[in-house]
Amino acid sequence: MSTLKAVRGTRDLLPPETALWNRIEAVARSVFARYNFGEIRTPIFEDTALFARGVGEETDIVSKEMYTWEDRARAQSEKTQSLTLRPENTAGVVRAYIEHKLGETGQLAKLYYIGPQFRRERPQKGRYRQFSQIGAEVIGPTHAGSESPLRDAEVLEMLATFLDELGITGWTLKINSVGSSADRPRYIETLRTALAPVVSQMCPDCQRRAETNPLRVLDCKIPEDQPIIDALPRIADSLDEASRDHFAQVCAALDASGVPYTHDHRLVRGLDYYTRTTFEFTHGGLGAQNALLGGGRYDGLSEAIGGPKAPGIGFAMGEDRLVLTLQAQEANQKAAPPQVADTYIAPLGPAQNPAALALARTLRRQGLRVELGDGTFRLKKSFEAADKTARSIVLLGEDEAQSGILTVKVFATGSQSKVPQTELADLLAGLRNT
RNA sequence: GCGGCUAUAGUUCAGGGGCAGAACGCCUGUCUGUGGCACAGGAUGUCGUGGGUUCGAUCCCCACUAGCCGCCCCA
Repeated sequence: MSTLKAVRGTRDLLPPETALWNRIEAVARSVFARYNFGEIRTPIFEDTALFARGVGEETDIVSKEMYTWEDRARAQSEKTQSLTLRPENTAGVVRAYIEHKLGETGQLAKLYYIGPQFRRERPQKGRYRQFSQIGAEVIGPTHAGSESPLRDAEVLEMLATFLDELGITGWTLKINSVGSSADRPRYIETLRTALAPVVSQMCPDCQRRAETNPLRVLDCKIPEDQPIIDALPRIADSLDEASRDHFAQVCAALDASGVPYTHDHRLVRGLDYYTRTTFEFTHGGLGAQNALLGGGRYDGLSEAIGGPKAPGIGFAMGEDRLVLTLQAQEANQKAAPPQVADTYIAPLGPAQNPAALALARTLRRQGLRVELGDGTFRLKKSFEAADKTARSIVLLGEDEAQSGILTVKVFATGSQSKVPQTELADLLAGLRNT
């Protein structure tokens, strides 16, 4: 029988790496809370129609990357339902916003999420079929200020703060405006017209994109095509006055808050629901998957899935990519300190095992990280195990059990002493700072 | 979905048509209530899976699977 393995594109996260994941999530929760966001947890699967309508039928995500299945009917009378593992979380959040009538509060809904998403893509470093995203959305009725450019700038400023607090250095923020739902089709037509006479000189991919999705031509990385692309009309010139003004105000607010960014005229995003502001934080050293996070405004998404007008802006970060970036940085600097227990309790003989567990319980209840040995171990083995996992070792033999005076050896100094049980916790806690 | 590279010990990797290798790690002992350091010894394994060529395949060939890199797309 063949050995079972994690399926393609999925993987196990083990200690100590999981500590890094927890740190990232803790920083995210801390930062988002200060911007007055609350956590939302939506189901991991949804009605397939949500993603078809929300993300866009023609996007790669929906057309070929979703894990979709027909749910079983429970009764003859019940119809089967097409369900899909969520490929992203914005559509689910907006669905929940509509379902729970959050717009009726008259306030902005400011929600963040942390959780797994699923796309059936070819796995690569920093790209998995189950991957975790951290994201946030600001949604609300227009009268709550959801369309304000200040919201866009605040989200971007929050992200800059998050990356800084997490300790990621060298990130780049690129922003652009893809215009309103009216601007975008107009620009696409302008682009098609401009491409027509020159497309034959471009790479095969671009020739295909010019037909299927002209905006994608702007993403082309082939050096020979760059002069042609640079000469194409810019989307900024197709924006109506409201969109142009909106974008200018986003930029002005970013300038005032000192968040560095570049205006990238070529930044278009793949999901259909984006309008006006789009952005991307990138980082070198991630290879081809250089986007740390991306997002933008989606003023029409709620209506696209049957809800009220509820403009919003949000982003999604690839948690795997944050981990990779931090790991690369820590490799350059100093390795993260390994997890180490405060002490290792070594019962000297099986007769001391019960007392050892009781002592461990006492210390653990005082907040200490304690590893527990076994009385069948030879003392030498206990020391070897202790030295690998803990800062110190506590010997618990017959003498110690009777007297209540424990023998403690601290590995950093090699010093050994007798300590009353009542003073043990303080002594061990003190070792953390040495 | 397409193209390229890779798969050998717990880990990182070398090797090569005829007994399976190194380093680190692991285990044992020198040392029976004392770790690290040193010395001595030991175990590592279906050489990714399945087929083919061959007297003989871990090595050559094919397929599959998985990983990595790039494309597509995206976080």
